[in-house]
Amino acid sequence: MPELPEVETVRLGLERGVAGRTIASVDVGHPRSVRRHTAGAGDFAGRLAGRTVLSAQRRGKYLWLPLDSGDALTGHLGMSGQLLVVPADSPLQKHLHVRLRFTDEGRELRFVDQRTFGGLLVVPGGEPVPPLLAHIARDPLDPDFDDEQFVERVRRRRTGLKRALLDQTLVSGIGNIYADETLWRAQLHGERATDRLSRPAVRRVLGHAREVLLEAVAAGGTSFDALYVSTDGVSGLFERSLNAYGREGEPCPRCGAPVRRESFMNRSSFSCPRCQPRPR
DNA sequence: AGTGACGCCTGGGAGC
DNA sequence: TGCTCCCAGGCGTCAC
Repeated sequence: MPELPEVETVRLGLERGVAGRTIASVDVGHPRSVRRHTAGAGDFAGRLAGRTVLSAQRRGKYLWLPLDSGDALTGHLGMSGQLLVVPADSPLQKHLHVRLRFTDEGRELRFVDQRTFGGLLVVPGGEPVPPLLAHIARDPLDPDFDDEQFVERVRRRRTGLKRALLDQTLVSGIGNIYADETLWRAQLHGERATDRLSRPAVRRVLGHAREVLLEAVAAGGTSFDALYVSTDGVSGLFERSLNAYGREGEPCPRCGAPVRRESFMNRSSFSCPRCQPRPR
């Protein structure tokens, strides 16, 4: 469930917790967590030891730490990944897969991941973005996000609006939760055809997405359980602000109709049957 | 090239 | 009580 607000909360924690520090050693406990590092866990650890972390960056739901070697430690939290900055003697988490210790012997960085959809890898380049992430679009909170280009690209697509919002090559950072919240605010059904939306309608959708993401960042993200937490292990508070997602049967906060749940792409979509009628 | 389906994972909860 | 089944869903890969 980590989407932009959750990943941004983690990025801030990494900026505060590990930027400027030098990595001493790396332990990979679960090879699956570094499966995208094709040269293997040994190479992964070797490229990190002795390197200094320059900063913490994010593109969409990807994070990376540029290193003084010119490489970048890159990560994706997937469904259940956590990057924790914790005292070196704190108890080992059940699904702890990667540990990074620092030369100052202070707090260490731990990658914990129950479902192992997430992972870490070291890639060349980090400025402005590692080539690995070149296909990921900017997010709506990025000052360089091009609103009009987005509007044109969406209207050229022949797909449903929710699919477009979830397409990280069109706009990044939005997942199932914030897509549903954006559509609820825009009062549009996710299956509305993108090529039949007017330019102002797409602009309004983008505006709602930006507002939802901004409010969620301010709340420290959304947490349903202990799976999503900040680098300090703290849960986000946005869950209480959700209007549609996860609220099947509860009254729509706008019109009172019971929120409906529909199956979509092997997952669930939540919407108001009255405010967001299905197209045609 | 754009579009959409599929598989990867584990723990918690429902149902029997 | 213990078993089975279902659900959560981002993204790389692949087929059309």
